[in-house]
Amino acid sequence: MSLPDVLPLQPAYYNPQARVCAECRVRRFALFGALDEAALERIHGHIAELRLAPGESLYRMQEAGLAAYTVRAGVVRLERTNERGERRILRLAGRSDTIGMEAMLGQSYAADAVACTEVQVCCLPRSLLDELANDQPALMRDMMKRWQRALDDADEWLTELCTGPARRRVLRLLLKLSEFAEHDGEPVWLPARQEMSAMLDMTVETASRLISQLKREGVLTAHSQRSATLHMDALLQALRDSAQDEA
Amino acid sequence: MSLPDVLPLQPAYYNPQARVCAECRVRRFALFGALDEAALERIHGHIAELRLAPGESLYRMQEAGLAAYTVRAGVVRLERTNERGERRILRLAGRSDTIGMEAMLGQSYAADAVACTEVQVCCLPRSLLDELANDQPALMRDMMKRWQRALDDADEWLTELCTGPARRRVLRLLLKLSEFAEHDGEPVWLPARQEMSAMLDMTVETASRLISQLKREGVLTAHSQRSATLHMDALLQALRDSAQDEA
DNA sequence: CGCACAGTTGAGACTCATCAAACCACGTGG
DNA sequence: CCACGTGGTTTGATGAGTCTCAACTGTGCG
Repeated sequence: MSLPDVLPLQPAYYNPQARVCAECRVRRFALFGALDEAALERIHGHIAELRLAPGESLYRMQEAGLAAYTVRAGVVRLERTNERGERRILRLAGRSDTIGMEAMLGQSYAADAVACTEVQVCCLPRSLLDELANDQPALMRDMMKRWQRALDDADEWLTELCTGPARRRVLRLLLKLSEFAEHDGEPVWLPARQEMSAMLDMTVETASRLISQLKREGVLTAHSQRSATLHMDALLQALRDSAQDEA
Repeated sequence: MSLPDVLPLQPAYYNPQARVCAECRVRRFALFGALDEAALERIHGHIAELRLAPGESLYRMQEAGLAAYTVRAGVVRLERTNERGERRILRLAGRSDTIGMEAMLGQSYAADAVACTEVQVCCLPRSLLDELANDQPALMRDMMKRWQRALDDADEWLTELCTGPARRRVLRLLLKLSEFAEHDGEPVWLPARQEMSAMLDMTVETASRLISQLKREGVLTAHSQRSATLHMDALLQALRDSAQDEA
């Protein structure tokens, strides 16, 4: 979760944040990956780092959007609560995902954004879009790719986690959680049952039953309430099996 | 479906398509709503009209994307078919929605796009994004708003049509279909039961049962297989009721 | 230690899927 | 024009999967 990477020393930066950006681990994925150091300097002051503890919220639905955020570490969930107080988790965002882009268009946020784990984000202020359009029009394309990525994620979430029997949905969720791990084999963040139920549209009891069952089957091993190791071979096999018995 | 609107006469257009754009009914919603006639002239040749019959497909998933499309009339569905041949409808696009924008970023299409009704679309070629970036950078913001709108639609689809008991999902689908009608009280396009099942993740039988039941309850009256009149007061009341019995 | 809250497990009810059959709309060919 | 076939729709009977309600267990914290 810390940023220990030491890059080769860069020329001195006038602004400390520019240095952070230059050294950022996710830089190659990030919006400014294509920028050289001089350009980074120009947009320096606009970007701020932010850290959140699990459960803290980054912004709330319908708030006036002040900034978009790129996730540098951790997992953030986007969720909505409808009139009747039912919560639905729309999707998860991990490293190098950008959320809250509606703010850049002057719109209010379309969902709540809440930290699932410890989280670090870069704050991209509302004005950034205008600055980019003036100074670095070539980056507008990167910006649009981010929108497209969010759309792809939304579509994938819908097709993977909203269809089929409960067991398969849980398995696919675990697969998705494995994408957020830093390395293979590393413990993954395990959502609370209530969160699972809001992601997969099932009850907490069903989520609990299925997770317990998968533990017994050796698909995962929990280390604490919020952390578990996935056994990918067993997980993938279980997914194949659950596809089999359709036929 | 025709374009009878007669606008005050404009100066003669060099290009017939520019005239079509200028007179387009959806112009105020559309990408070029903000352009004056001179600017329209400049991008004239890039835009082509296209008509589709119900069931015809506009593009297919993984095809190399040649163009994005703005829907001028009719309803288009975006759908995916997974490895096992199960189809899932991701969302519907109606007048003034833009689909297939991934093509403008050089990506292949992320889903199939199929006409549900008779459809008219404007074809926005892949090169348009570059042209705009050069000639009309101010329009890039409009373009991004389109991405954001697609994202909002995706989120709404997930929260409205993928949650709760089957009956409520059907009711919400009907509500959404009413948005695609030209005027209030006009017959709406009624999906085939198989399409409903792919939208709402249920079986055709369940969809059929619920639609029949709603007919008996006077929520809708079918005129033909693919067309019905919705009785909005009854529909909205039914939705309120289905919310009630949660408590 | 004991409290509060999350997770687990069980029993029964209910929704929805499955399988099967009848019905209807529509196009084709006699 | 009607008989017929095809494919979508409706309806019924049954069972699997999931929800609901309830009790119990485990975890973390004061």
